[in-house]
Amino acid sequence: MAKSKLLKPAFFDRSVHHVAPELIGATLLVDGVGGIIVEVEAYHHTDPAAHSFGGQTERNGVMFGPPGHAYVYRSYGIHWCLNFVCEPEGSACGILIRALEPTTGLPAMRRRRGLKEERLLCSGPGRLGQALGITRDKHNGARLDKAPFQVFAREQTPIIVAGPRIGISKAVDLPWRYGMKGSRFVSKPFQ
DNA sequence: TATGAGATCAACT
DNA sequence: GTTGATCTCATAC
Repeated sequence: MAKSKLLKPAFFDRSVHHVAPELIGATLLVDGVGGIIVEVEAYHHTDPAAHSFGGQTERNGVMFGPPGHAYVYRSYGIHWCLNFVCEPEGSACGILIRALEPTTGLPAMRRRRGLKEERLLCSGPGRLGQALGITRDKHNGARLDKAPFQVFAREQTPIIVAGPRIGISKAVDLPWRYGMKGSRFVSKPFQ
């Protein structure tokens, strides 16, 4: 594997709209298993679709903490979804990691997902959480630059596409979903 | 290919 | 009691 730079909390201590597109093409590993980030969504605390919009609660507490940490929540009672906390502490902004192109630890991901099809291992926030073994107990509030997380800066700048977010009922028109152009691993094609 | 229901639970009203 | 930042499978075209 090529030598890559580990992203530090300072990388995340900026506007989600700067950080989110820069995450496309970065590499995310959890316990050495993961791949290249190809799809994310930005959530801002002024955004009605964000969990932090209504103020701090027990569930979204880590979104109000310092940047560069993981926010994990249960979706539809079934799935664990992974977010990166961004912007200065108290801003309560985050980025939902929606899809990876699997590159490392394929056998572990296939075992957790019960699937062979590589394209479906991490193409969606719930699938990604399952493939990486994400749980709230183990990962909520954990630092992204410490074990078991590793987030590496991308080495080349991919072509980024943006569009409306998915699966929400508020602020549906905001084009805050970012993806890698032409990737087969996004959860839904961009226009 | 497209649509619809079921799974399953914690936060919130 | 209702509602999700979802996924899968079944059934219908």
